[in-house]
Amino acid sequence: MGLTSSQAERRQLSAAAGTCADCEIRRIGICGSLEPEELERMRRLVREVHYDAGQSIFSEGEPAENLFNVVSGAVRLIKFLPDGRRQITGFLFPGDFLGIALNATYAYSAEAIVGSKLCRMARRDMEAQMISIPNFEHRLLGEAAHELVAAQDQMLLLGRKTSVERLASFLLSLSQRARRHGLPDNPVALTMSRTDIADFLGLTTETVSRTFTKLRNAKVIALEGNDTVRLVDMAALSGLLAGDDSADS
Amino acid sequence: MGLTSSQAERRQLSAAAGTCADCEIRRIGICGSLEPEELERMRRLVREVHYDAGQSIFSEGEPAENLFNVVSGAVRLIKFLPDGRRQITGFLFPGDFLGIALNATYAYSAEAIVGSKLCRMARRDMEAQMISIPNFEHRLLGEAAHELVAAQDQMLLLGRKTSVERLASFLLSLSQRARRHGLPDNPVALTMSRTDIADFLGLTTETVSRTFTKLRNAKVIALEGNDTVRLVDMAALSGLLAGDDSADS
DNA sequence: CGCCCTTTTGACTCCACTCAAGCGTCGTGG
DNA sequence: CCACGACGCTTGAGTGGAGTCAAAAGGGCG
Repeated sequence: MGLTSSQAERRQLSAAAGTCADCEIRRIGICGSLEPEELERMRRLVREVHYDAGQSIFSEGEPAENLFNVVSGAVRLIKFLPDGRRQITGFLFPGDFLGIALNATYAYSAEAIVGSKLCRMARRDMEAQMISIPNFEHRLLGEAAHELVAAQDQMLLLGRKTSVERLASFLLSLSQRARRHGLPDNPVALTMSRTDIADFLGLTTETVSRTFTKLRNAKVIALEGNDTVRLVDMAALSGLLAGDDSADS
Repeated sequence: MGLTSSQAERRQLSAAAGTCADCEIRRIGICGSLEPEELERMRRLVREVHYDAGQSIFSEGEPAENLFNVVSGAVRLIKFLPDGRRQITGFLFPGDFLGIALNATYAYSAEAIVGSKLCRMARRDMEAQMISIPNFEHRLLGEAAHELVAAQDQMLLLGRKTSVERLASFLLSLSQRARRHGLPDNPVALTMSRTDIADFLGLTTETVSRTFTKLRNAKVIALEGNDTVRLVDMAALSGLLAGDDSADS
């Protein structure tokens, strides 16, 4: 399809998916590795979709037809047990890629935590692109490797850390992620509820709450409203990781 | 180095790395996706190395210079906390790839559980190959995606399952893995110690032992020596997963 | 046969869970 | 503008499942 895009055509495509070239998250997102020409090709395949707070994006077991890129908002990835027990396996923020697992069906459910915009593309189209844009697959592999490291850290946390160590690790990793994305890293913004944090850390809401209180009383953190945490004593907080091999990733 | 390999040279290379073409694990390993010509190129880069039981293959934090393929034996991947607490993030068996995380340093330690043969290659060489063998990177991505799914299952296990559910899940996944590799899937062979199982499941040795006893008393399993488990009541065992969304992966 | 190491069993403890009530905040409607 | 209700968060009291510490039993190997 060798074509030259007219101004009119440009405008139309923009309506469908904004303009990838000046996408807010392009710098940090996976599209950052693409050449302008490739970006243009990609743009035809994507569509920006909005999800309300709490809305399901897809559910575990469904055919994995779409891939996503988080543009704004926040997303939780969830695995359920039939009796309702929930494990959140990850939180996604702007720039994060959703749907790396290339199986026939989704291996987990995804829900918007707050109102969120996602950039959606059909997996079939994407796979065709990957053949012609090898760099893309390379970047995807890097992304997967990174997630794998995070998953292993999380296994260590879930299998071996105490509640205080879990919360300290969580707060520090949120802070570090914010900094990596060029956002303020000290008063840490909690996008998610106590229940979400609990389900991510393998605890109960009550224990998360008690642990927040414990850290506050120890003057390690200060709660500025329910969803803002000031990290007061970074040294103490780092020490609470059980001196983990952190460096995060 | 444009060279045509003479019979003599062939023999020498074979000594270095066996013959990839009739490698015992080629069918299941990552090399299965390579053309004969590519395989030949790859063969020059690899060396077969042996590790004794308990021997370290590499440690977390070391520069990640090598990649491996498990040829025989068994390997455990470990993350440590400074005070000695251990979390095993995975067990590797023949055909499994070791070193997907493409960071500067290893994100975890790897140790041979029993005497093991591994196929080792320098990461630098490998990365050069990946450019010329795109299929290889594709397969690697598939491998990474598969591991990611397994990691998420493990997070669910560590964060939300009881000790009985954990052991039941573990035994079933061992059985399924054996079957996938064309090995007998019912008397399940435990290559690893109770301590290793405990550190994988986020429990203590004592709890693992007690849980084995509990399952044995319930006539769900039978212990035939310390490292062989017969799955007697598969239905009951499956039920103990808390009806997990299993299918394993 | 005897030693050593792993596994099992036992008794007790404790951290996080459960159940339950109280508090604070935000949004809605009068 | 304030009262009310709903929801999420915190706090409290008591329980329980897995951890800890300790010792016995079993298995493998020299």
